[in-house]
Amino acid sequence: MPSSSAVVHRAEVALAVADAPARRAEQAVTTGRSRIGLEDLNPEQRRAALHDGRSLLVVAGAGSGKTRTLVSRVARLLDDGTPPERILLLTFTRRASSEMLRRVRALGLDDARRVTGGTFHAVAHATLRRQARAVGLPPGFTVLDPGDVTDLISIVRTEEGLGERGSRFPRARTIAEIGGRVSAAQEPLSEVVLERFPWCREHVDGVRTVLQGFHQRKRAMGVVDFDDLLLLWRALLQHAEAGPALAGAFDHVLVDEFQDTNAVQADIVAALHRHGASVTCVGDDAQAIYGFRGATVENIRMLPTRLPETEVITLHRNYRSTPEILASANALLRSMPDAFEKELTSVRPTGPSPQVVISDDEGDQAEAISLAVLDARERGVALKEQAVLFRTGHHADLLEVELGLRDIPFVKFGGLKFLDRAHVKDLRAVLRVLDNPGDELAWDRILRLLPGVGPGRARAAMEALRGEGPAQQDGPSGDDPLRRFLDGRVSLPASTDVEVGLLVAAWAFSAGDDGRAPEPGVQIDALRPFCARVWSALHEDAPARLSDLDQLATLAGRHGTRSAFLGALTLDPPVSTSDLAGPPHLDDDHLVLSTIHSAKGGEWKHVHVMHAVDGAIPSDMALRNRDELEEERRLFYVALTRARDELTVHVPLRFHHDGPKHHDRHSYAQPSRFLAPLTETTQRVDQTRPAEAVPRLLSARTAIDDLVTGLLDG
DNA sequence: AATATCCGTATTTTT
DNA sequence: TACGGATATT
Repeated sequence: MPSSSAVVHRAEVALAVADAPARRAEQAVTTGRSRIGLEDLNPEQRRAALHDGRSLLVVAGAGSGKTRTLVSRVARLLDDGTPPERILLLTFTRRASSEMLRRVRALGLDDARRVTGGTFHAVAHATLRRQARAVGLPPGFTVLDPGDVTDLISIVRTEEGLGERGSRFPRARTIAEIGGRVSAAQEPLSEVVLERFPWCREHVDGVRTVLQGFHQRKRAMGVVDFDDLLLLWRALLQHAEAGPALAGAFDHVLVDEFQDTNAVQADIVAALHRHGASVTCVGDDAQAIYGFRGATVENIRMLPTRLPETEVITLHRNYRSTPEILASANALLRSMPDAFEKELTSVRPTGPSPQVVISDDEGDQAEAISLAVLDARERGVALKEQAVLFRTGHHADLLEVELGLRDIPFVKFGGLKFLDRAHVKDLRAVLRVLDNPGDELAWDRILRLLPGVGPGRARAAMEALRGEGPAQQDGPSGDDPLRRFLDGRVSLPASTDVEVGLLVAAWAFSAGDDGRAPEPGVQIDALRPFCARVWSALHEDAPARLSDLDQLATLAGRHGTRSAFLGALTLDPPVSTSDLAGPPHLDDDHLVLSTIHSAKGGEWKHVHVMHAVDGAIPSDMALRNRDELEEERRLFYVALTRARDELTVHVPLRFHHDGPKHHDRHSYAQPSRFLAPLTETTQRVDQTRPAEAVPRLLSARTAIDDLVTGLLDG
């Protein structure tokens, strides 16, 4: 968008707005502007929708209609004549982003679907695709997913000679976590290590060396990780020349989930503001649950200080839940040491009290949940109006089995590690080098896929790919690793001839420049012979993996170009089991299983929270300091406030401690400490069986004696 | 030099 | 379960 029209447009808006606010508010109420639904808003929400200043902070309690408010504000901005592409909607999570964009599109305004929006990472990615040269990246630059990051760090770690046997040098995963924290929270390495990874403090210098090497390698390969996306976007926005042009593309920036943004994201918002955009931030400090990713509630607390003349509007009226559910939520809220005062008041009629259901063990818990789900459905609550929420993906394992046995259909959000499957990584690598021939991480993976090629030959081949081998001086234009490979200038053992032939054929078919390349889905189809060949040599279940190829091809079909597909696969991978299962059937009724993190922003008539025991909620991984514990408390708060009509919290007294299932390590759990403040507001249901109700078939002594002596005699 | 096999270990949440 | 690391085998 040319900047001159942007300036003109802003001037027009300014003129139109100058004498309008009071009249508009009046009009809005008296003439009922149904187009933007102002008459459905309460006074605070309406004030937020109509706000005219440059900076607005909406502190929105759970269920207070913040999305509706944001969407109404967008409608009102469009109604004022703001071109849709000059409105930017930012969120932290993908779910919030898709929900907000969906509701904006549902406004039915013609131009609403042209509103720009997405997660911070997705918008950063789209921006960098257009500005790659300006930040020194190749146009086909690759986005590394966390698995790639760990792989690359592992390579650097080995090259640096660190992590020799017995040296107890931190694992690549740990180093990746440390580096991620440094980037996301913008904290110095030494501080991060001392405060969060104290057991690594003797290795700070080594970790620094590895991370420096890691960053150099990323640069050399033309790749970025998730954190780099934000850092580079920020750098562009803060650049003296690029910044104004880039930021000038937007008149209004609206940020949801502001409590979950990190320091870099806050800088991005501030830069957009400084260059002239009006900024609306919405959030709830009581729902801040991404501290582990470097998010800080300081962003929301300090916004009024950071941006001049910020108007603060608080939404406290809750439209979602019954008074009984809110009584529990408020009790939990009061137990938070330093939350904003934000007592939620219900506008809904009274309903049943939340229940705390105590079961003997995980199996009983799974059964109790299944029965509760079926019971609710009998009473007319469809499965898709119910959700089961848990702290970590594997907490639902037993329940998934139980639901399967009872033929209860479900979709699971979170915990799906599709991208971690080896064959998906293989396919990604094979596509990646077409866009970015310098992506050595991808090359390494491809080379090792070939039979008879291991670490040694892969390294030699990589040198040839780089053009470092002997007699490789000739450099016709476009002489890059891909060219060298296609021309057979990389010597590989004869055992790879068939595979290399299949690969070259597929690549030659796919490589077409820009417009002439076949669609991404077709490119994946073309790789089928190669994949079939290498996977059947490597995996028992090659047919299953090949059928994943079909699903990936379908997924790719939704994208116009290979790089768009690859970007989406990395930044926006399938999150639910249904994402992969082809087009959804609208009439399908299925229960929702979700991690609490993935459930944020969602709401269901009946919510079943499971594993409410100490060690799970709060997670025993998160008890190292007070901040982590408080974050777990807020997580539980998020879980409770998802419920509209009914809330059931399940407590299994005996459960497997995170660990190898076959070890059968279980422990007796205490009900979650977060339940203590809720005793007054919940109803306790004890479903444990008295010991005498379990028939004793054998005495332990008899059974063990018989087995042991039997074995010894035999 | 690559591959097969075994053992021990660690293991959240998301972009 | 799944992955890394070490050792044994081809």
